[in-house]
Amino acid sequence: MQVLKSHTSCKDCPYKTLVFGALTDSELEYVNTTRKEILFKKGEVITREGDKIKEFLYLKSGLLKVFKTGPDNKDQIIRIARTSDFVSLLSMFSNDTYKYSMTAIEDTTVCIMDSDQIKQLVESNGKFAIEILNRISNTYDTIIESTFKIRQKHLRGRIAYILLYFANKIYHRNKFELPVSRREIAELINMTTENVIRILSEFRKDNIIKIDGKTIEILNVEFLEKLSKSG
Amino acid sequence: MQVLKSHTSCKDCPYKTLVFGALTDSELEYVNTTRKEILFKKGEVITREGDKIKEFLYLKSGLLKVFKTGPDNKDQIIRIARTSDFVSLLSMFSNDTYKYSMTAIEDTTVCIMDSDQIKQLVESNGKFAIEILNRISNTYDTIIESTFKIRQKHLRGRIAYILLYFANKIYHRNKFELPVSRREIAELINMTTENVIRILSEFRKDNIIKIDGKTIEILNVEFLEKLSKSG
DNA sequence: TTATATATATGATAATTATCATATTTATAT
DNA sequence: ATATAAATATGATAATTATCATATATATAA
Repeated sequence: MQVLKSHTSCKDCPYKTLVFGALTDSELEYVNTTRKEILFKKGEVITREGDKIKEFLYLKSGLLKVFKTGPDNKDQIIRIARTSDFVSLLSMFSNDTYKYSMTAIEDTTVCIMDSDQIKQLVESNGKFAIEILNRISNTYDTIIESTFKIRQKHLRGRIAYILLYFANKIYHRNKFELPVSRREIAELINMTTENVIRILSEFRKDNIIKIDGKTIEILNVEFLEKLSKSG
Repeated sequence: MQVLKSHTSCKDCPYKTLVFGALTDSELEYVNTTRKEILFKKGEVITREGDKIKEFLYLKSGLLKVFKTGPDNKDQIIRIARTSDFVSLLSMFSNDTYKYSMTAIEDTTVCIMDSDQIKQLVESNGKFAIEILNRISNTYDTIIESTFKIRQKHLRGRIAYILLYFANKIYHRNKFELPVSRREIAELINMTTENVIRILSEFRKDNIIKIDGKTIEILNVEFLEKLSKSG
């Protein structure tokens, strides 16, 4: 974890999205005064379930996992967040403390703002409130959609789904380095680590994918798509 | 479906919750002008996935299921909504159309307001925006929590969980009439109808519950609690 | 570097769950 | 009221998935 020198104000930030577009320049300057930009190295903890929420987090670049730890100490990954995600949105309006933990799964730069300040802006700027509502609703709907899709698939279909997810939604190419371990894949799509490994091997033997350690290349997209759809 | 004569204004509504508490009397009167109160009989459709969202729905009394229909025409129930739930909250800030269908599973009275009017109030009344954000966030978190709890349980644990859910969260007693069919239970906790029936029968044979058609009485709460926890 | 832990890999087996078949009861439509 | 469909019920079997064992490779710490 490393505090970065930030050269641009929020006002001129190239990553400024629709959400912050609802704020006026002076409101952006206001946010910018307490804003920090922090680099988390792969594997570093960003927030822990149960911690007090003091900050509003915007994922500028990188990748992180949002997860819950069960009573048996087993993790379940709720979602993978990426560039331009408001990763603290899932707790801050209904809880004092984080409901989910977050860990960087790639080197990740996070803009950290003051959560009370953001709440204040929601209260005073209606357009901003609408944008935040839009974002929060979208984020949750995406989680629900994928969770309910995944849960009705067989294991092979789940692996196909998650491979296509990384290829299409995260890396936008068919060859990529898996940012997570086989165990984490298991935690994401609710199966055992052994079966994740087994089915990946199976896909490799059938020339559907190529595996070299963490590097995956999808050779037969159509097959995976069919498998992912059929369950 | 039947439009009810409503005798009270929102301003004096005994069901008025914290959320509407953030509105001024005149804002409440404003909402009240276009407000309708409608009774849906058990089984009647309230909204359909894909319909244009024109209304803001508040569940005054009764019970309904929120569900998605898959490409294979199989439903998955997302959640059961009850008194004082804002049931249209899950789509209206991120979509033009409903992402989920809703059907009354008991006779249900719904307050129907104009969704644009509510959005307008969110924009103009910051406290109201914060309350809505709180509600939406809470609702989604509850869905996620139960979904992720259920998915790591065995079938017996899921049945135990759902029986305790109806007893503790919906009816607040150990004897109740199931508002849903065995098939709908299956759609809610992701298993087959046959196995729902089978495990209920098993519980009955083991004197853990008493079954008389749709009426369930829990005889051994501790057993179900243990089963629900252990998975 | 060496020890130790963690991740990946695969097989054998047990446990869990779905599917199919069929019967009975209950609800719904004409 | 009768036909028809849907819900409940149970058994047999097949399919799926988890668990346990064990091996190797890779990463991490002392």
